[in-house]
Amino acid sequence: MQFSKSTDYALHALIHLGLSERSHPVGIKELSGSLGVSESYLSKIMSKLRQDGIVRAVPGVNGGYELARPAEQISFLDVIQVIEGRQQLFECSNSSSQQHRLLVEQGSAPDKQRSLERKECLVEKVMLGAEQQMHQYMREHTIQSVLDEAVKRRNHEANKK
Amino acid sequence: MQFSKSTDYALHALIHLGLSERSHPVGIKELSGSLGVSESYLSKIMSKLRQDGIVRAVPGVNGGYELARPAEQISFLDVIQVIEGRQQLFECSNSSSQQHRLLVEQGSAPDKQRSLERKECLVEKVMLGAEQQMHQYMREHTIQSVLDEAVKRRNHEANKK
DNA sequence: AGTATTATAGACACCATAGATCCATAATAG
DNA sequence: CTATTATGGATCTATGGTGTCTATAATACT
Repeated sequence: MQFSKSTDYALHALIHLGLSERSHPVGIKELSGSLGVSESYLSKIMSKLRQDGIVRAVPGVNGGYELARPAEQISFLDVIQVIEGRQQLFECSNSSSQQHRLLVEQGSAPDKQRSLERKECLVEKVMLGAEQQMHQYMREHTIQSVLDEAVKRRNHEANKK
Repeated sequence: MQFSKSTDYALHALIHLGLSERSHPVGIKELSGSLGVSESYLSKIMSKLRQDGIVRAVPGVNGGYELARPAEQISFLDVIQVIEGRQQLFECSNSSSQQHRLLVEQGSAPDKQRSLERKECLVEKVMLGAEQQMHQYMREHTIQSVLDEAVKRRNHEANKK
């Protein structure tokens, strides 16, 4: 199991947009050249990001892409969920097995929390918890936080000279 | 991106072994029947678990599988790494791009921590952090913890009657 | 010893998806 | 009106997950 290359490209493209101080948008040619990936393929990825409101796209001469909102409001989780989809990482293949009765929470608590305590395999419950841990971390890290870190490193390099 | 069904099968199979109070091992027929998966396919998975020392296998009449160590010493992470492999979830396609210089840690600190502060993309660093969060959670949850939870639920159900 | 049972390992097939390319279309600046 | 740039669809290929089948090895029981 691995994250797709598209996620890699998307994140790096967004960082490139964040680094561009210019007022006009960045064309696909510059982006693809910087990342070392074909224009046509990166276009697909950028389209996804646009459809989800992460970037804006302007066609025509001097067109291109720009961040649709401040970089500190674009989390890693946002990007990954756009590219990889929002389905959960682990889904129990709900067989009607014998242990099923032990592992699955029957529809108890009909009054409160019906939606939360849904029928759920105990294995799936653990895996969901693990995924939530990862998501939380990804929520706390934004494009801006990477830009900041990059600046820190640049200064650190400069100081040593 | 999703965890494979094999991981699902492996985890459920191990729980089945943990639930079996008998002294003799559990055959592949019983296991596959319980999980609703073919014997041949599950055999592959069990072989992997055996090669990694998670289960023991005894061939011959009345043979089968049993846990190779106590259930509290088999973490979710153990199982997942056997089935899914140990490569990291995210690897930066290290292009020699322009932003590369900003995002990648050059081989600084030659004396201390050479192996830790290796050349590493900032994007990859964040993703690695996220993965570590997930791993930590998976390390803290074992086959035994699921068995305990299952017992708790069984008692809870019994009390209501 | 011989037979039935069970795990092991390899070869093979199938199919969904990631990765990638190409082309026709639409929209915009000059 | 033209050059430029993004958009969306069609298509191709390779890879890996899923699954089956068969031959082999090891063990228990009679």
